[in-house]
Amino acid sequence: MMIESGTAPDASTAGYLIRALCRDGEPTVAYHVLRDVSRKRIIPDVVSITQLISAFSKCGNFGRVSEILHLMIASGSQPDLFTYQEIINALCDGAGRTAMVDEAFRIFNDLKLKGYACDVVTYTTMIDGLCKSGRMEEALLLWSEMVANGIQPNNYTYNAIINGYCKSGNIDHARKLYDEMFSKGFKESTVSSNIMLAGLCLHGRLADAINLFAEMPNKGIHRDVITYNTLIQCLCKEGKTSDAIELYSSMLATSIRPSISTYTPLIMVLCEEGRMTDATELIKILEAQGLEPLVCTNDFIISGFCRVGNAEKGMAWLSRMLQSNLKPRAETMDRLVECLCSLGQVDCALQVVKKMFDISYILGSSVCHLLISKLCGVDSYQVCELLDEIVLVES
DNA sequence: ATAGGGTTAG
Repeated sequence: MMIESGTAPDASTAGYLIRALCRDGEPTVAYHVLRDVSRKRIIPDVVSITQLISAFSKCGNFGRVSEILHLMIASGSQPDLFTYQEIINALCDGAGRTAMVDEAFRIFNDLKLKGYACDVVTYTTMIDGLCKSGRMEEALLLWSEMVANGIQPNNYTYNAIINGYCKSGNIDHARKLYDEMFSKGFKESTVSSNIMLAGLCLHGRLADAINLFAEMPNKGIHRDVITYNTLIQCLCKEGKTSDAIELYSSMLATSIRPSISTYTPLIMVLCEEGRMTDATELIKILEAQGLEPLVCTNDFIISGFCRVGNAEKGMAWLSRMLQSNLKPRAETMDRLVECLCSLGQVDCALQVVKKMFDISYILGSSVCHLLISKLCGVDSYQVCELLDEIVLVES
């Protein structure tokens, strides 16, 4: 706009515009501004370009990130520690993406070679990324390196390592560091408590988890939605359904609003227990709160209805799923076919099979046997093998 | 003149 109106923008105006566009969730427009002004040899400040890099990093568009980095360097501007920090952080984000953590680690090590003085935030980010991808040994090495460089771990660093120990199964080490953290003067917080709570839950230490939860207010630590969700999920997992529901009720009495992760484990366990009225009631409640069930919640519901022999409701939910373009799990479809067969509704079962083929699923072999035997009333082994071949050829 | 960063569940 500035360019079209004939007014020559200066670097600070361009920088301001880029930051504003990033803040308003328009990184692509901001990127075009950067491109336009850089052609006129106008280079916005590092902070603004970093915001832009951060925006593309957060949405995983690393191709664009690398392009902007090259543009920066070519125009004689140096990315700073914050710039790389944002990229490393985004690369470490997302649990299962090991390859990305490798890339983050490569950039991190490169930074040191280039002479950047990594600070406690850079180290903590990298330590956290390594911990989250299960690379505890490397994380601990970084911890030592950091201390050797005269940088003291802070509460973030402790939390990252404690979380890593919790997730990798070394809950006693986690506990030891937890206490060490407080002895160094860092205060127990909602986050540190939530990490420990999740660790205890993960290792089935329900009594300890409940105790920690109960002690939080006594220690003046505020409980948040994650605190509640963690314990609710744990209670559900341990089969303490009524305790989980009670905790959910007590949560409603606070100012903390439930999230979808509050409901997902509750609905799952209710479905497993065949309490379909309660389960569907919760769905209504969460939808009334403007929340959307996870895809897997629909699967739980369908399987739940099958468990109680209500194939009709199961079919209805399946249609609803397919209409919303949601893909059910193969097991869910198998389950429904099984349920329909056992009720003698072979025609309905065949309808489901047809829908499965439509979304390119392959029938599980046990369900295949069942279906054929219902259709033919004979032992189906041979026929089923034949059908398997037909499906393979078709797909 | 100033602008920016890292942690917890699913």
